[in-house]
Amino acid sequence: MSATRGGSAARPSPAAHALRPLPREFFERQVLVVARDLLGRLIVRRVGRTLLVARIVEVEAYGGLGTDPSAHSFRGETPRCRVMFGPAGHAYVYSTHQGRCCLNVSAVGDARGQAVLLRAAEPLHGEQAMRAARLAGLADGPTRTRLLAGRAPHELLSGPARLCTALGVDRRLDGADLCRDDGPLWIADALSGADSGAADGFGPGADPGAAVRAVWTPRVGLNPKSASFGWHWRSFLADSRAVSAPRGLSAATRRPAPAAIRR
DNA sequence: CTCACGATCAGCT
DNA sequence: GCTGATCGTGAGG
Repeated sequence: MSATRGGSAARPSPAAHALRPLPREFFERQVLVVARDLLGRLIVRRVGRTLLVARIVEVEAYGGLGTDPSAHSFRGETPRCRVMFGPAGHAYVYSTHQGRCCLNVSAVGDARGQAVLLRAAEPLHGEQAMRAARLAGLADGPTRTRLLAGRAPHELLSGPARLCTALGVDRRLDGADLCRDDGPLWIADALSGADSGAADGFGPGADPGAAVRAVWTPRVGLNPKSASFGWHWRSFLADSRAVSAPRGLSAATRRPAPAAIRR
């Protein structure tokens, strides 16, 4: 097996200072604002001595108790969604079909059960480890062939469960504090060459999403006739290839940011 | 690239 | 029991 394209083996480790965790206050804002500002940020996973780093390109906001029928927290706290009701900036990891997991970040912290689902990311560092993690659970088929050949890096984390598989995130990380860099998982500023002033006060790579085109659509997997389908609470970077498959929602339903959080 | 299909199970009522 | 905040496959542009 040889490194073909990309040359990721030669990629230097990200500078430690650039991987500083975002502060708690980042997550203690309106859930749509947190969702918007997570685009372009980095998700950092520590596995032993290795750091895996990926750039977040797609998110969904989930309102909470009594307000958002498609949120796990809609009917109140249960053992599964307990973290959604706790302090902001913690990982809510739940399992779906076939042993797959999805990763959310608790937001606001007002005990109303609000969170942001991380739906897709682009590998920045540790791509080979992510590829290996995806391959581990893949039967023979076109997808395995593509990944084995070292192709399609944009498919490695292009979906909420793929993202978890590639980063080795499972229910054992449920409740992890995402604001500390001595743990297994955190969210960091974007790597930025420019030390331009922070537009939103959250670090040197502040507001990375503002520099790129973010669009909003209905959330994936909802019944189109449900009321909340009209809420455009999914956001992604329009120019990223790593956005998850239901781009179909994009063409007809893309919108600018909801008025409530537009600047 | 897009679409439809269904495997398979935790979590909830 | 019933229900998905999904994914990989396979067919068709």
